[in-house]
Amino acid sequence: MTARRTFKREGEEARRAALIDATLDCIAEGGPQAATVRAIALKAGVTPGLIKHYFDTKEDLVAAAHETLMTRLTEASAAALDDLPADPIARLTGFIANAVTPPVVDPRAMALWAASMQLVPRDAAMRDVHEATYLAFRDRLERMIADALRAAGKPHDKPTTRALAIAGNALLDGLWIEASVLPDQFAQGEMRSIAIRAFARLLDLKLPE
Amino acid sequence: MTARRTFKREGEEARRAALIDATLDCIAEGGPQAATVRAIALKAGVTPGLIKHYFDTKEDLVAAAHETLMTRLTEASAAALDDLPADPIARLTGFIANAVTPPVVDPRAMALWAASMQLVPRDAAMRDVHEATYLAFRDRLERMIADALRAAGKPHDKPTTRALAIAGNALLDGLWIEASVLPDQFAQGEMRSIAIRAFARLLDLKLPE
DNA sequence: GCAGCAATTATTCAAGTGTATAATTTCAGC
DNA sequence: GCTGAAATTATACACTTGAATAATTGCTGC
Repeated sequence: MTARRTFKREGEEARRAALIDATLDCIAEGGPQAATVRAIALKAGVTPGLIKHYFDTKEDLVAAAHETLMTRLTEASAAALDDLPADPIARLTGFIANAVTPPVVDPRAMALWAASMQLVPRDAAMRDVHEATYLAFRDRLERMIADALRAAGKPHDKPTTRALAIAGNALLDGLWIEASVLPDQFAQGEMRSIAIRAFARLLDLKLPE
Repeated sequence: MTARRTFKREGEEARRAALIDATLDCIAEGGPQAATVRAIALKAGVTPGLIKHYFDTKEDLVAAAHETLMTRLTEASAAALDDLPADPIARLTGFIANAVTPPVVDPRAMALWAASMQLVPRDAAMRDVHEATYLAFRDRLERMIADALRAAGKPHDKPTTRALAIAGNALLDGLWIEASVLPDQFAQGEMRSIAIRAFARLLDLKLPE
C-alpha cells in the first residue's frame, strides 16, 4: 500500500548542516538556478518539506549556506597558518605557496566564490560578509608582511605595509582564480614559483623557493 | 476590443542586439535567474514570443549575450590602447592606471564577469572563450612589459616576461575586483597609486605617478 | 510499553518558467 | 492602393518552482 518512506531523526544541527552542504553542492555543480528546494532535498536525502521546517524560506537557507562557505574558507586559511614555520620569512613564503596551490586552488571553490561575488553588488548582507572576510584575510597578510620586512631590516611603516598588503592580496586572488579556472595553462609548480618570485620583487626580499 | 499592441519592424541585427543587451541588463541586475524570457522581452520592449523568432532557445540567447560581453570587454581594453602615449614606460603606466579606475572599474561589469566565471568550470564553450580572452589580454600586457624593460635597459628574456605578465595580470585582476566590489574601502586615487607602485617594484622600474 | 510531541513525509496549490502555435499587423515591391 | 511574406503579438500548454498544510512516523520520558 505505497509504504511511506522510512526515515531517521537526526539532530537539528546535523540536518541544518546537511541541508547547507547540499545547497553548496547544488550551486557548485549547476549554479544558483540549480539549487532548487527539490534538488537540495534530494541531495540531502530528505524531503522538500523538511527544508521549510528548518528554514523559514529558501532564501534563508541560501544565506546560511553562503555564510558557512565564507566561514569555512576563512577557517581553512587560518588552520593552514598553524602548520607554517615560525620564522617570518619562511612563514610568509609558505603562506603564499599555500594560496596558489591545491587544495586551496580548486575549481569547485572557485565556482562557489564566483556565485557569491555575483551577489555582492546588489545584496547588502552579502557585501558585509565579503567585506569582513576580505579585510580579515588582508590584515593577516599585512601582519605577515610587516613581520617579514622587520626581520629583514627593511622599512615597514603602516602606509607601506597597507599598500603592499592590498597589492599582495590582489596578486594572490588573481593567481588563485586563474590557477583554479585554467589549470592546464600552468606547468606543475609554476604557479608557486611565479607567486613567490613576484612577492620577492614586490617586497624586495629574498624568499626561499 | 482589446486592441492589439502596435509595433514597428526593426532589422534583424537591431533586434538581436536589443535582446542581447536586455539579457545582459537582466543578469547584471538580478543574476542569471532574473534573466527570464519575459523579463528580457519586457526590457527589450518586445513580446516573449519574439525571442523564439531570433533565437531557437533561451540558452542560445544567453550564450550569444556572453560572447558579446567578452568581445566588448576585450575591445574596450584594445580601444583604450590607442589613446596611450607611445613611450613604452608611460604607455605601460597608463595601461595599469586604466585597468584599476572607472570606467573599467564598474560594479555592473564585475557582476557580469562573476556570472560568467561561474559557468567556466562546467561549460567547455565558456572555458574556451575565457581562455582566449585571458591569453589575449595577458599577451598584450607581456608585450608592454617587455617593451618597458627593454627601454630601461633591463633583462627581458621570454621566461622572465612570461612570469611577470602572469603575475601582473593577476595583480590587475585582483585590484579590479576589489575596487569594483568595495569601492568605499579605497580613497580617491589610492588604487591607481597602489597599482603603479606595485608594478614599479614588480618590474624594478621607475614608473611616473 | 506507551503517550505524546516533534520530526519527517506526502500532498496540494498558485505562480512563474520556457516553448510551441495560431492570429494579426507591418511594410516592401509592384 | 494592393498583396503577400515576414515580423510581431497573443494565446495556450506542460512543467517546474517555492511554499503551505495535512498525515504519519520515530523517539524520548515516564
